[in-house]
Amino acid sequence: MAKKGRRRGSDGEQSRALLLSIAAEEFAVYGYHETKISNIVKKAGVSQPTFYLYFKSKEAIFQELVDLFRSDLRELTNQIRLEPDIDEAAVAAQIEESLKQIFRFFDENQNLTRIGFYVSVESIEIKTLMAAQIEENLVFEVEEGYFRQDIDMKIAAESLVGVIERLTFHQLFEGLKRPEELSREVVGFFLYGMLNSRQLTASYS
Amino acid sequence: MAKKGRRRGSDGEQSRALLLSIAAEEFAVYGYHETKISNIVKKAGVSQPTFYLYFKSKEAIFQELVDLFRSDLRELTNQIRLEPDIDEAAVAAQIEESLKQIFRFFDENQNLTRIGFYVSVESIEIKTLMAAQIEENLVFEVEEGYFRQDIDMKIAAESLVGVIERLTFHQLFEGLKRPEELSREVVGFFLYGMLNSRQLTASYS
Amino acid sequence: MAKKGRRRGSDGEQSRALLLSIAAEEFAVYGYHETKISNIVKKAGVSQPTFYLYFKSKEAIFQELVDLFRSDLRELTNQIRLEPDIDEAAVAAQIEESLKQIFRFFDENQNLTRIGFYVSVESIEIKTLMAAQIEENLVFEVEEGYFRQDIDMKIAAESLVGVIERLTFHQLFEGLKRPEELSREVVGFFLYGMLNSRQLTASYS
Amino acid sequence: MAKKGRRRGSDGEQSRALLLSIAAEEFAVYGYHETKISNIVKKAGVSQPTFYLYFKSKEAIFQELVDLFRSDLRELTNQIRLEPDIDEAAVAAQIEESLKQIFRFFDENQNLTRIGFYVSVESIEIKTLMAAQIEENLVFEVEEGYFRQDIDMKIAAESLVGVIERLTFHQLFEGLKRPEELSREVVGFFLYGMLNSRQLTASYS
DNA sequence: CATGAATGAGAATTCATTCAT
DNA sequence: GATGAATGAATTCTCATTCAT
Repeated sequence: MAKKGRRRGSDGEQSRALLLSIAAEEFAVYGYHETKISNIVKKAGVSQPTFYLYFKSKEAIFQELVDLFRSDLRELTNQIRLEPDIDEAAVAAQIEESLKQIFRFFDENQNLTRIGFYVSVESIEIKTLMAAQIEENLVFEVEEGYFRQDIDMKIAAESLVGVIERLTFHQLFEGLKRPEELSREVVGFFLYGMLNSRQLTASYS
Repeated sequence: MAKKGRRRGSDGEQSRALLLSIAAEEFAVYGYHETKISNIVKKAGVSQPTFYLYFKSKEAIFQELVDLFRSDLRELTNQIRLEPDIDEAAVAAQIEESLKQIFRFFDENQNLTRIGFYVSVESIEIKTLMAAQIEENLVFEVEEGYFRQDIDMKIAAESLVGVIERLTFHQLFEGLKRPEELSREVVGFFLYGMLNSRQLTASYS
Repeated sequence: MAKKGRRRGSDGEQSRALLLSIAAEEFAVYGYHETKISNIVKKAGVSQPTFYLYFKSKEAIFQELVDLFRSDLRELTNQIRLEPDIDEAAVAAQIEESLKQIFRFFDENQNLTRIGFYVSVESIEIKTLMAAQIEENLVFEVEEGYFRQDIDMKIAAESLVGVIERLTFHQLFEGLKRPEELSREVVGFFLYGMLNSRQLTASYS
Repeated sequence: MAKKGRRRGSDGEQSRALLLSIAAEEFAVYGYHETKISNIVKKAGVSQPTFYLYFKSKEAIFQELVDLFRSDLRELTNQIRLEPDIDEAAVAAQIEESLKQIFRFFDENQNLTRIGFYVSVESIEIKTLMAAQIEENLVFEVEEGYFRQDIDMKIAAESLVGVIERLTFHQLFEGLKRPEELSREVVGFFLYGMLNSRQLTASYS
């Protein structure tokens, strides 16, 4: 794991990583205030000053985790771009694939996700950012004519984020559904709606 | 409203209500830990012992607020039952109406909503409960044949809750949309999906 | 001692004053860093939170003492103005009287003096201020023609402050000399110098 | 200078000297407690253990600096002896020369002077010692009949130290006056006093 | 000669809560 | 019904110092 091949940093890097990982778990489970530095170091098997050797403060290590989540998430959502010129069926498949990746990322980073989506003060901001990125994609699709034009894409994007968050916490994290299942179902009714029939579309709007 | 047995209901009840209201605001804005009793009483213009005259502890007053939200919300979602034997167009209208009521309730109880949905540890549980109630309704609709049968209604219900939460916090509370608008739009794509065309339904699934 | 005749503040004011007084002694004896809040409260017979009931921080109570000394000293040196139109013998007597008052003030406020002149970071600033006020007085005398004109009054004033400080700490505080004695001697050689010559010696004394 | 028995005197001595010099500056500027070993070694470009290779403790290096100042000062004041059998004008000149040397020494050793006169707990003791040495000289002069006999030489010596200290810190170190100027002025009014009268003024200068 | 890593021992500060009136 | 005064119990953070290499 030692990032630097150099002589130095071998052991220290390890301690730091350990502390960071334990802290992530603690923050995720107990929240910011109920997480005690004394607990983290106890679990890491180091003394309290050691903690401050690697992190400036409790606030700092927390922020580092939040930032890590934020940037990883941004990177992920950024790379999810629908490729143009594909047919509609492919659009669905592609969206599904994107969702799957997102759910997987959350699944593999449960602690970080909990921190970034729940515990942190920036949670709202982070979700907003995610929604903005999704919206960008959606708007693009609208231009391509894939989506209905009477839907406010801001709302749609926000909604999708809401859906993702909720399912992540209550289905994915609780082990009720796997990423593939969730993405498939979400695409299912997000694209086609819940109604059984189609002719009514007209009656609404 | 007089919960306490005191017949007087004059000054005491007033102080209690005032404290409760200020506490709601503080918890909503600052969260549990950043909310200080000392601050609440200062804003209420009473002394700290007075606080403990009416509430057993910080935890207790917080819990009271959470419980209040929880029961009010339950009551609200409970009363939202689709009436049977209506045609499809009416179903949409009815759902829209229900959503509107929910958004309105949140709008009129912002502090409580923030507490119950965000601040409290039970937030997940509360949302789960709400999802369960919604699911019940949906399942009923499915039986009536209104909705597609290939959708997991648990997922759908959870998703709806996710959507509601997100839009509540980021559209409603920020003053970007009104309850009527939100409910209309949500119904729009929840029922009919986002796709522009319909024939593809087959290609998917 | 209760400043406010009101019902409130009776006991609290007392605790505050006690803490302040003990703190003064501690700071004077041990300096800023070696003085521990835990020690102050122990000596005052109160708990540590009680300290923070009356003082924002260790820094704050220290500053309060420094400020107290500074303003008291300023007031004292301010009121020391030589009256014009007096003859030389009277000038000497007047200066002696002023010095006596200053020495007395220091003697009666040993702790504060130690803090303001020794412990505080502002000690240099405080002495400079004192020198400036003394200089003002001296310059006035020069104009009246009492003093030699070839002396830099800034230097003279600074010197006088240096003398006062030194004698205060090493003669007065050690109980070797009393204010009257010190002021008399200081005037003696400050005005007439140390050289033996001089018939004028007689004019003084 | 090589205090350590090490014959090499190469790198080790260099590190030691560097640390000592940096420490002097830090202690002079920040005082004992605000000076951090971590800071010293950072500025010296060595590790903390290296510091402890050369100095037993923070206290030890500080003491070393204080002792250095103390002995250098003692040496200096010791060598300042008025030669007997000189006339008055020569006495003044000689004293002036002595003062100049003292001011120069302080000027060239600002950090050490600050430490010995201000920062150290022994500052009072050091000044007292200096005063005692000066007193010795003065008493000698008195016996020779140069000085007035009605002055307490203890007081005079202490005063002179007070003056020197004050002017050193507030005139010399602030670059307002040079050693020559200060010594001249101090002699001026220390010997002849501040009063205007006096034909003797002429005899000086 | 030198250091990366680690720590023992403490110090200030905060806050919910209670006692006596 | 109300409060001024006080506190127990934590908790974060700092820093001189050392061990193993």
